[in-house]
Amino acid sequence: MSNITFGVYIRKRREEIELTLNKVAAYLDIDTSTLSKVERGERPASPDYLKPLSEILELDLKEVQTTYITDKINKDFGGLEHLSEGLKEAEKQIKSKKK
Amino acid sequence: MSNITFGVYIRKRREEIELTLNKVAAYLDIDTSTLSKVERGERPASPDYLKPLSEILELDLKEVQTTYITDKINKDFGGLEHLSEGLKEAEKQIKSKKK
DNA sequence: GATACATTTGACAACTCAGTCCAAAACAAT
DNA sequence: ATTGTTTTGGACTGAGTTGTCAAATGTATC
Repeated sequence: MSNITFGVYIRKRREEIELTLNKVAAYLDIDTSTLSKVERGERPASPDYLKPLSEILELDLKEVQTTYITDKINKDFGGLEHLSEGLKEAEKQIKSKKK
Repeated sequence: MSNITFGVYIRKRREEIELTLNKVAAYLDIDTSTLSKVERGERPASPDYLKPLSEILELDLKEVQTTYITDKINKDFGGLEHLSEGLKEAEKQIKSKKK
C-alpha cells in the first residue's frame, strides 16, 4: 500500500524550499485556498498547474507529470480488476502511436 | 496513429453478434440513446457499463477494461509530454501496491 | 494580548456533465 | 408508399465539480 499523492508531493517540496501557499498560488494565478485544497487532496489538480508548478518548485516536469498521472489513475481506475494489464496495454499503444 | 476507441470497439462487437442498441441498453439499464452516444464517443462510458457489456457482448472482461482504460487515458492525458514514462511509473507503483 | 502573516474552512456562484425523454430521422422490408 | 424497427439529435435536468471570497483558525513575535 501507500502511494504518495500529488498534493503531498508538492506540499513537501514547497515547504522544502520555503515558499508560502500565497507565493505559489500567485504564480499559478489561482486562489491561495484553491492551492491549499489541492495540496490536501480536497480538490484535484488541474493539468494547467503542472508546468508552472515544476517551474516555481524547481522540479523536473517529467517527475511532476508522473506523480500527477499516477495519482489520477489511482483515483480514476482504482476499482478495476485488470488495471495493471490495462496500463501495460495502454502504454504499448501510446508508445507505438508516438509520431 | 490510430487507436480504436471504446465506442467503436463495442459497436463493432454488437453488430457482429447482431444485437440492437435497444437490447444492449436494456441490459445495461440505460437509455438507448445513451448507448448510441457512448458508441459514437459523444458520451463517455461509465465504468458501471463494463461488466454488463462484457457479459452481453460475450467479451473478456479484461479486454473490455483494457480498451476502456486505454481510451480514457488517451482522452484524459493526451496532452502530456511525458505520458509514456508516467504510465510506466504508474504501472510499477500499482503493481507493487497490489495486496 | 495585539499585530502580522500563513493556512484552512465553508458557503456560494458558475459551470460542466451524464443521462433521459421523445421526436425526428434513417433503414428495412414488403 | 406504409409500416415497423433501429438509430440519432436536441432540449432539458439533476447532480456534481471547480474555483473564489470572506471569515476563521493557527503560528509566531513583539
